[in-house]
Amino acid sequence: MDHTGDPRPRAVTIYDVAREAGVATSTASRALSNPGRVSDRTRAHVAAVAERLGYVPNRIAQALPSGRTGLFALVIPDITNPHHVGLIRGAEAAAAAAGHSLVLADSQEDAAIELAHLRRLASFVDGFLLVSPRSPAAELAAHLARPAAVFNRPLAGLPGVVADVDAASAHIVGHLVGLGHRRIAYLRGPVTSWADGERRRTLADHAARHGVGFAELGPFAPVLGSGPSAAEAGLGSGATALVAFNDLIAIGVLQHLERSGVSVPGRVSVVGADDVFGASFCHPPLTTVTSPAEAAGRALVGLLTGTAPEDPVLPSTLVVRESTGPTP
Amino acid sequence: MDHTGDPRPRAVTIYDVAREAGVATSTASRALSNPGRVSDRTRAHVAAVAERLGYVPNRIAQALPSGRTGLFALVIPDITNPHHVGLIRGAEAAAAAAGHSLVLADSQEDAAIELAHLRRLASFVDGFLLVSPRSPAAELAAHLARPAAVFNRPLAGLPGVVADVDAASAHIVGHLVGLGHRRIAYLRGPVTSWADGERRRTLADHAARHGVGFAELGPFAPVLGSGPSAAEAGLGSGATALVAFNDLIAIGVLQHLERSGVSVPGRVSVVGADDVFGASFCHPPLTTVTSPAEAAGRALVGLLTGTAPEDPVLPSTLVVRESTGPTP
DNA sequence: TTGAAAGCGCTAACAG
DNA sequence: CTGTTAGCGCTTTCAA
Repeated sequence: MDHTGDPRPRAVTIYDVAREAGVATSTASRALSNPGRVSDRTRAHVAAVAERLGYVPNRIAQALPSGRTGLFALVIPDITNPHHVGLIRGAEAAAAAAGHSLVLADSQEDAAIELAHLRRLASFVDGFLLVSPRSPAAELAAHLARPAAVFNRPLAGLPGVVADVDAASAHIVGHLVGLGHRRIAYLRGPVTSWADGERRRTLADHAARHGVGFAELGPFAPVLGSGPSAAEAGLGSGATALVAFNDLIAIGVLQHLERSGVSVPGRVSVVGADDVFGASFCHPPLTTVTSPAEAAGRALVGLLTGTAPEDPVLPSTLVVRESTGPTP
Repeated sequence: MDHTGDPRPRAVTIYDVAREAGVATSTASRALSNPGRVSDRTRAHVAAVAERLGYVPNRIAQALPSGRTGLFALVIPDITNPHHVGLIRGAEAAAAAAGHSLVLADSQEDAAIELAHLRRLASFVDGFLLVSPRSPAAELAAHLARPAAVFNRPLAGLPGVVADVDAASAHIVGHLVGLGHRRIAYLRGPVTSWADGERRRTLADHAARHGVGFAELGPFAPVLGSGPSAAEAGLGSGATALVAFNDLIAIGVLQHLERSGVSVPGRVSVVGADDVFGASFCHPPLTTVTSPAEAAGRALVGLLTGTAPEDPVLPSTLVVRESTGPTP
């Protein structure tokens, strides 16, 4: 049996409420959504009738004149990424608290899909939450027909929050150099990722400042499956410390190294980023840099609802675990 | 500077297109969305004008008369749960493929919030995807003003898919008994979860069939943090095998046991459910039962779009890793 | 094949 | 404080 047909039994409208209450529709409307501009008695009466009839406002109809739906679109390169889950959660909670809902749009690391989302959803949402958008800035601007807040990508004219990548790199290099490492290799992420560019730049910077060797390898897709190729490239580079674009790659590297019998951190140290679920109990537990994902999600929503976050750059902290150790 | 203000520069409407093309709005509308009922020349002309003007249909306006928004609401007890992420991904992909988008609603394991979502979003979406809904069936039915497809909870009159819990329990008990275990304890999940009820029933069933002892402990919140209390309860029960409601609890138990110096599977065996990210590399790697989450998400969407899945019960498989072993 | 006009449900002037 | 009326942008009868 198919139960997917439309069961809508001609919903009760504000006209029904108004008629039943014996007032004009505008009065009913005001009584329900703009109290104060109507007498207490009328308001109470209308409310009672609405309640009795089981009236639920049609939000589409409400949205047509106002142009506001109470919906935000969350555009993400990859829903699967555990790190993004924290951001989603924070954004959802903040949106819910503000009476909004989130429309999810996965762009699969693809700029064209990303832009298509911006276009398709524009008339439907009050704003966009752009997580590490991959499209060229010009295209983004051209397709953006709604307010937007951006995570991890400074874009002219758009508010946003970013992780403190420079601080993260400083932490990482400082930690590694302190352990005696003289050759560091960075396992790159997506070329279209702003964070990746920043990571390369600042890592190279801090490495130079400390006078240690630095190499870039990749790019690699930011998924577990990149582990083997990234690990091999890292090993081949002669570096004693591997810094991965994110934890997924790092954990993949760890798994490959363990299978290959390469000791971590005995032979090489490995550092990740994001502190995803699992980073604390992979093998060995992963040293990683992280910034508060839920806070990022909340901040994005805040930017759209008028609550600017205190600081648009989120602190980065280094979580030292067992995947890093003294140089061999 | 605040850029969150509405930048909408009076979007081009179908009236603009019609006027510019020198036809009636109805003709323009047909040309754009109901081709075939209009001459080829007119259609092409209108399309060209629309293109040139950068016309993008206002989906809210489209939705008002039709009542269809192309939005589905995905109502989940807990977005944070890694297992649900797979389902979200599958649902998003299937929805996108069908030209729909997903509105995310986290009910935080709370029936009241869940029902509030159903009410708030009803007029906005074409249907609901209910993931393990926690509310009483009667309330659910009363609040559901739209078609719905349900995951992991058989509900009269509503289509849905469920994991094959009985098969999962059979696998688990068979595996454990084969290893010599005679006393099994189940670490319960949320009391409002249908899956939990099924798990209890079928586990008890299969244990009885094999003539082995069975105990129920809990309930425990389905999160990592329940590990310590669940582990202690399990240890105290005298069971040699602990079967957790889900992997989060199981991994939490594993962590607590490791910290407490209790050998797994030397002293007790541990089984989880869902095979979440991390289950393969926690310590020791977790034996767990799982069913295809992405497929579940796709199936739910299929139920709403008219593509009924071949089989409404998803296969359960047992992934044997190192957290289970011979009885001490 | 095309045009004119009504209406989806609600809000917001504008009067009274 | 309350009622009348005009749209929001689009689709869809109903005529022509």
